[in-house]
Amino acid sequence: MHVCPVLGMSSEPRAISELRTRTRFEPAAVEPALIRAWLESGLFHPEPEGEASENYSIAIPPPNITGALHMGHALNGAIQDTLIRYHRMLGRRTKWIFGTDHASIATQRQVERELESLGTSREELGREAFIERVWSWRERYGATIVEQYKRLGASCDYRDERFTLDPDYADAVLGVFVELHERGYLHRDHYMVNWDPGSGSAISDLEVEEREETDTLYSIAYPLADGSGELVVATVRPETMLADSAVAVNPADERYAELVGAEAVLPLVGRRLPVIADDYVKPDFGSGALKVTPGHDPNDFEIGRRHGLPEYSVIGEDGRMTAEAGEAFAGLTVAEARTAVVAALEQEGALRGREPYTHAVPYSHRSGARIEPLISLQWFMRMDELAGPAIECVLDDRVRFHPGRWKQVYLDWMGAIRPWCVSRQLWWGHRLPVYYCDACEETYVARVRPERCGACDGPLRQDEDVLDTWFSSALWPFATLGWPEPTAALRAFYPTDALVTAREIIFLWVARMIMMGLQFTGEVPFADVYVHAVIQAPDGRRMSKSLGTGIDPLEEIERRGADAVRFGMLAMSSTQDVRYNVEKIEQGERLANKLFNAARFVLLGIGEHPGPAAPIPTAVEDRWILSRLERFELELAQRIESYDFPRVALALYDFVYGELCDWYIELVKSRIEEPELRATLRFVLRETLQVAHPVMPFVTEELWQYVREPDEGLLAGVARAPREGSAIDADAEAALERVIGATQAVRRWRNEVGVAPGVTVAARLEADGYAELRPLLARIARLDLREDGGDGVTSVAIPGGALAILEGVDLAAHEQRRERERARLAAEIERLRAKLANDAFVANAPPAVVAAEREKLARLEAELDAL
RNA sequence: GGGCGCGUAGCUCAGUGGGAGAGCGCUCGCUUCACACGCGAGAGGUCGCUGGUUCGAAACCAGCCGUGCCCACCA
Repeated sequence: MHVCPVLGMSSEPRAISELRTRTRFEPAAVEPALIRAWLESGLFHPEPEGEASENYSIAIPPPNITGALHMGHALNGAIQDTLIRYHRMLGRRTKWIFGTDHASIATQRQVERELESLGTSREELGREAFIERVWSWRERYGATIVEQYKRLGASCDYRDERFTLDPDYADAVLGVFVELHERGYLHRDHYMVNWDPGSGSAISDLEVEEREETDTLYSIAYPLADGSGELVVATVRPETMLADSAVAVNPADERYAELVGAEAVLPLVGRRLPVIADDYVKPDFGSGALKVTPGHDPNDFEIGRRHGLPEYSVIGEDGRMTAEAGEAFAGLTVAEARTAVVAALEQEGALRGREPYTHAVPYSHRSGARIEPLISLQWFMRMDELAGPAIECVLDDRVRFHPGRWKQVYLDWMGAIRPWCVSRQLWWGHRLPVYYCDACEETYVARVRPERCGACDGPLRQDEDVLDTWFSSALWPFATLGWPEPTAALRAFYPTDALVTAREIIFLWVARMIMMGLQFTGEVPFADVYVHAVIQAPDGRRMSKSLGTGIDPLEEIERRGADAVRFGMLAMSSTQDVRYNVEKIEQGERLANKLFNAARFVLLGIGEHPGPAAPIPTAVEDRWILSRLERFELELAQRIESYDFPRVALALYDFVYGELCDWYIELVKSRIEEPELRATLRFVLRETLQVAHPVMPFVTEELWQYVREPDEGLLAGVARAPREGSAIDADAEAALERVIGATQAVRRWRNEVGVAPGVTVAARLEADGYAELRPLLARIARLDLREDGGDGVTSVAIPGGALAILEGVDLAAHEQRRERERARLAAEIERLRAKLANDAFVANAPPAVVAAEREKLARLEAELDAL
């Protein structure tokens, strides 16, 4: 028989008596069972019904199968789950689309490393066996990250898990490739790419990072062919001179005007190089003459194409010099070749100088290897036409960025978008659906492999390359829902509502999803893009395993609870980068415990057979807490909907600590026998748990099992009823503001003059506005309030007047204290009087501001008088 | 070179036109019958610098200093 780990066998709420001995919330002991209960409930798996406009959905940024949960995931997940649970509890059909990414290059490298440690390699295994091995690697490790998301409490639809290499998903990817090819966006070309020798593949511009480095800048003399002199060029990469095909000067440079059209001779090689004129050349850099190497420099490549220069390739994809580099250099590594070329130039007397030179050097973000720009045969995607609609939809706010400043960043990049190299020389991934006939050089792009060549009936060979990972993730929001089939899921959950991410993948992923979404579904893939903080290490460096600055969120979850980590993440999150500080997690841990104990007080006070849970206010503090509760609910909703998560966390903390526990519970402790109060307390507790649940699902779910009705299930599945009427009560709020202010004044006085907190003090109220509040104030401030009592020993300023203290001990201390208080009030009054005496202020400031200042002055004057 | 941020209490950060805030840390007090992961009280700040706008600036503008990130084709 199956028993729900949380709800148990019966539908009765759990016995309140259990709580007697549980004086602390112990997350590690209860969270696993709560996770099981949620997963088994099916609450996270909505049936695909209705339209996307009435439902709520978010597609998770799919974690890599290689990954383990890091702080970035924890933050990203905490935010999304807050949104998801909030909307689910609003009663909307809510789906958090979940899955993992095959992460072509990252995964392949991981498995390659494993093979290396076993003394073998992917080449030795062969393509088929290697891919099989990656699949089995995925079987073994791919679930880790999924379990970790569950541990965080992320309420994803795990029953509908996707993988970017699932058969259906792969079909969608190949279909898109074929379609884009038919529409003329894809073509194959010899073109300059960023070659990553570390992974043996081309990578995209976005995967290149620049690092400042100091190299040597060599000056080399190229003699003119007619023997009339020489041109001196400068380079940090002398080895590439072997592939030079021209020398360029600026057309406006008078020094060289005569030489344009002449020829120079390439040292070591002897090749004749035309001297050409191109605007790219900066006359004031070095000698003003530039060696042009179209095969190994992106700028020179452009110049070369402009002038129709030959393209020599002297560096191969293996990072070694090719045969084209000449016998003396072929087979050397780039570094060896550099030394050899410099030596040879020196010997020839062509070296004119060397100096240290600091410049930006491209490195692979993937492998860390230095990028080798070279010409390679790749598939490229033309982006300019796709960008148009993707720019439109952001301009007209169909897609909104939060915070808004990212809009311009996105638009700037989109406006200058460049072709995207989509082929990768890897094995793990979506293999290009491109087939070549070697016999007649025909090319076929087709979803299903053609049998034979249609032209010559020859055999076909499939392209060896796979697609850039981001090509398949660009389809994520709709390919996960069954696209291109018109599924019910697609109708119900696409377009999605929000995309939550850090800024680093705005271009890599967000922009491409928007382009592909518009191109293939005709709709934007999401309405809101929330760009959250990047969490740095406590010392401000990047959090990374390799730097040793990483902090494992799972350890923190085990130690302090998932609620604590989630709360901490939200509290830390920001629209700018923030340093990780464990104090925020600890704050969350304390908040969970506080909530737990507040609930204990309420429930143990009420006892085993509770009455109704309904607001039945009989005292001003009841009306006050109901009013504050409603404001808190409204604020939390507003903060969540405007993606202001730090203040979601703060508002929750302030309400629970500041209003519910410090004041309301303390105020009503002596009334716990009243049935009306019990009803109100149960109501307030249930509401608080519901509102807090999206942020701290575990402790709230645990407590819910003690306050729910028999016919209610999990808190995660509660659909909150819309409020009827409003409990906001300005009078009650003003009244409690006085009581709280007076209580704090009395406590301050006690502290200053040494009257113990437990001692009841005889006093007389000399202030207005306390008529109904006398018993309440007496209780909470421990006063024995009397009508008379003669002259007071001293007095304490309280809102609206003063409190005469009728018995005391140390007269001198009292008088000193009272003097200080008078001085404080007098100074404040002086400041206000001066302000109000300023005609410019009275004339120019808004009337409401002036009135408020006058009112305040009157109040302070009354307080000073009463003293 | 261009762009976007940030500089507020010892630390981490809110505040963005009318009384300088939170959490942690610190000091003092409290075996108050939910919680010592607790309760109460308190100390602590030329709001980076300079100038401007305004009756009024931490907030708006300009410049400067410091710091972080993104983009970019100077060998």
